[in-house]
Amino acid sequence: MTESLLQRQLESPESAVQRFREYLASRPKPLRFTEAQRQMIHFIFSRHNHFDAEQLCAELDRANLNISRATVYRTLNKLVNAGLLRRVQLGNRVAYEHDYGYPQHEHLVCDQCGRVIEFEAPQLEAVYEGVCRQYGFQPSRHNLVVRGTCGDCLRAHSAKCRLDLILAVPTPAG
Amino acid sequence: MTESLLQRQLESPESAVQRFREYLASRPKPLRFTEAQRQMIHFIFSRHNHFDAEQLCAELDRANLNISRATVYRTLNKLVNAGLLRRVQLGNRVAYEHDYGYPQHEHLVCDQCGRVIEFEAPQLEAVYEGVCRQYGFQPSRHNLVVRGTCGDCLRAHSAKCRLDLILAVPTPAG
DNA sequence: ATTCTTGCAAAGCCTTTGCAACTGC
DNA sequence: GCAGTTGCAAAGGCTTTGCAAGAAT
Repeated sequence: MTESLLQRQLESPESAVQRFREYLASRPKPLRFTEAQRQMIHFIFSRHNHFDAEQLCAELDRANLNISRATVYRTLNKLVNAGLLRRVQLGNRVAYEHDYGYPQHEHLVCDQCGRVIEFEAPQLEAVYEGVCRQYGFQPSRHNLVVRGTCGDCLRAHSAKCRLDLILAVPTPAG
Repeated sequence: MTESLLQRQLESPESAVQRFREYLASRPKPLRFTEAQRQMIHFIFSRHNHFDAEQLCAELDRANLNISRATVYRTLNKLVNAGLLRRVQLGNRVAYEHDYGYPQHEHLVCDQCGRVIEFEAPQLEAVYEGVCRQYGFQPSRHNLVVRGTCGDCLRAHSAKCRLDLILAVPTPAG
């Protein structure tokens, strides 16, 4: 479902755990590290790239990790605050993706099949830098989503069109 | 709440109504044009720029236009399908904005006060054109949202910081 | 007359929250 | 043992939907 042009710095589940514990400890009121959190981080950082809360719950269930929906949501929020996950809006759906050790990137989203393609666009900041200066606006992050139809779906569609033509306009011999 | 750099082609409520009727009539099963729809279009195209469904309901109420929430949602969907409104994701909130007769544009969104600044970025397509070609992806539309802090909030914040300093470190004379 | 639209209330979906029991530190 | 975490179930937003009554063509 997800493809990437990016040179991925592989993030081990253990280093993600490590970083999460540092985040928890660094809070004004230190937070606690629990078994449920450890399991979620291991699961997320050894498998997924893009996923939503619903998917994650289902897959955790399938893996026989009994973590309640509430805890999944609470932990996802903490992981976002810790900078381990990034919350992105892909079309209508909210997805989470690895953030820690992963470069800023943008998304192509196929409206037909939901496929997500990531790409880097270093020139993008230049596109909005001018307006920001003009308005004294201090940008903190951006999100570019390009929607459309992926190559596979285009091919499938044109194949279907050819077929429709054949069925609709039988040859004189037919 | 909304500012714009754009040269707005003023769209009269009447021409929006006109175009909506054409859309309704052009459907395989023609749809009907109603008083509630006319009132909503007049309201939207004589006032708002960005708004969400909730705001619109409240303002319609205030204007003594008694249109139910369900009808507001149903009509908004039709207006989007008709190409009169565009649905945009601004941060966490879904907003609607005029589409018909309004150029493609991007958004700066202030995380503090919600202010929205629109700008045009003709160079933006070039940013993703290459990846699309590479993947055989056919782009249909894009959405760039830059979040951060607007000039006013920056000033308010630095003023507050100065104040905090004064309060926290009283002068020897204080 | 037919069929779409409306309003209402109910349900859906996703996410958060109150509370009592539990557990990390 | 204190304070944060969990699970549950309930409640919260926001949006859609089933249905009977009303309106547009």
